[in-house]
Amino acid sequence: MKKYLDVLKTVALFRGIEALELLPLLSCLSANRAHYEKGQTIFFSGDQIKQFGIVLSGQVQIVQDDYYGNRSILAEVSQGHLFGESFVYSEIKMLPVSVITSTESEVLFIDCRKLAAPCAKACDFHSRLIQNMLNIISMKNISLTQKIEFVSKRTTREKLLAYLSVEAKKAGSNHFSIPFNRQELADYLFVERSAMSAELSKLRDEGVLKYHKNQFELMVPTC
Amino acid sequence: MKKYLDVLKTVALFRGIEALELLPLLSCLSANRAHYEKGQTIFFSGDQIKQFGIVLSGQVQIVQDDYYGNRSILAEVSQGHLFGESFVYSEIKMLPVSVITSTESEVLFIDCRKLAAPCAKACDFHSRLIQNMLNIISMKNISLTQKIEFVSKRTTREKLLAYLSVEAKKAGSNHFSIPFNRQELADYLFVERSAMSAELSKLRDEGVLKYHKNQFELMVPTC
DNA sequence: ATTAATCTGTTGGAATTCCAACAGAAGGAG
DNA sequence: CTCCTTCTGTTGGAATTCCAACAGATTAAT
Repeated sequence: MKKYLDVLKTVALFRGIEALELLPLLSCLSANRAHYEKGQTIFFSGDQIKQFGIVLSGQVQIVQDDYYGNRSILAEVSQGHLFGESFVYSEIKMLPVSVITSTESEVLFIDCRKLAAPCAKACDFHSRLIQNMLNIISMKNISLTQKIEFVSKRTTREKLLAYLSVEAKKAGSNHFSIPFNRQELADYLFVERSAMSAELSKLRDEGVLKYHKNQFELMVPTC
Repeated sequence: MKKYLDVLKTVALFRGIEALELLPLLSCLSANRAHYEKGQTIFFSGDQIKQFGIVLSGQVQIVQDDYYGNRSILAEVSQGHLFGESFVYSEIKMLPVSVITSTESEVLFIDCRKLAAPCAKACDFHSRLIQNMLNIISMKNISLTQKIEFVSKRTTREKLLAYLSVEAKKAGSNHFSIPFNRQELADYLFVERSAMSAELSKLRDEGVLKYHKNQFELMVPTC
């Protein structure tokens, strides 16, 4: 497990916990590790799970199969990130998704009940862990809500402006950069890259905004 | 406060806690109540909040104003439900939304730090409350993820089939009912009601499904 | 039973997106 | 520098959605 200390230090769930304290903590949590080949299934749709996972190496995907057998990828989870935590804490009886490895992977499992329960050694990491867990799930919540707000707009133009508005607000300036290239932004907003590019040009021509690469500037609205 | 006991009993955050224990618990949490007229602002965009709210009566809206001053409603929160909890636990410095009352309302505020901290009287409700809070936020998380999966589809037909697929799976049968009428379903999927109705008819004509009102039946795929 | 209100399905034209293909720009590797 | 790859913008036609309006069906109210 020591070989993964560098990864564990970056895991949001362990934020505020010293590297030296990590290994004892993991044993207190009865964390157990597993190795998977590429394409193996970690959790099966329909399972009831009590443990969430942490990707120590490799990458896993959250996938969903529809009534007709078509599989879609809901999320990709990379090194240092959690998966399954929302399903565990929502206490659903049947997992509506499957979790599979997209590469050879090493995964750490932690039982959600161990996280809350004050342990025999009365170690006081538990409240820290709970806070971190609430933090992780809440932040995901906010970004999901935000994304839904964007994609609720009916046209590419509206989606773009909604997104750029929020980015400007976040940056606290009408001049800001975004963390996506065109293709990634189009994927994020669920629109065509080509149509989006065209719309961006149009917005530029209309004087609504300026841009260069991933640097954007929203013009002041002339009411 | 006693007059709101009936509401408090239905609040998911207090699940598993006896009615008799509620009032002492609230005082332990230093919960405080406030009254608002219709249209008043409870939280302002830009605020840093440490308290989340519970709607005791009336209704509040989570709204977001874009760069151009256009306001959109992200959510409506009705009696017995929480608001602001994701923002509180995500520990963001500036609230990206405002919370306003859409009717005259009575709101209960609870400080997130009181929820975790074991109190002087060592009351053991805290771990229950934390579990409930994790449960609430996780469930919202799952439904948001699910919704994003639906609206990620590009056409009305695909959105419908993705949604109905999941409903069928949830019901454990290809015959099931949905909790929406046509307009509500269209709003949920971010499509036109009329276009959706047309698409439903088409799917019926093609033999993909049958329906009557909010009762649906997915035909077995003939591969 | 009659009226009113709501829900649902249909349709035609306008607007928009999607798709595929191409071309210029930018950047990296050899 | 040249080649190659990736990123970005453009364009035209096909497909889809949106919008508005209307009509039948259902439900609720009087």
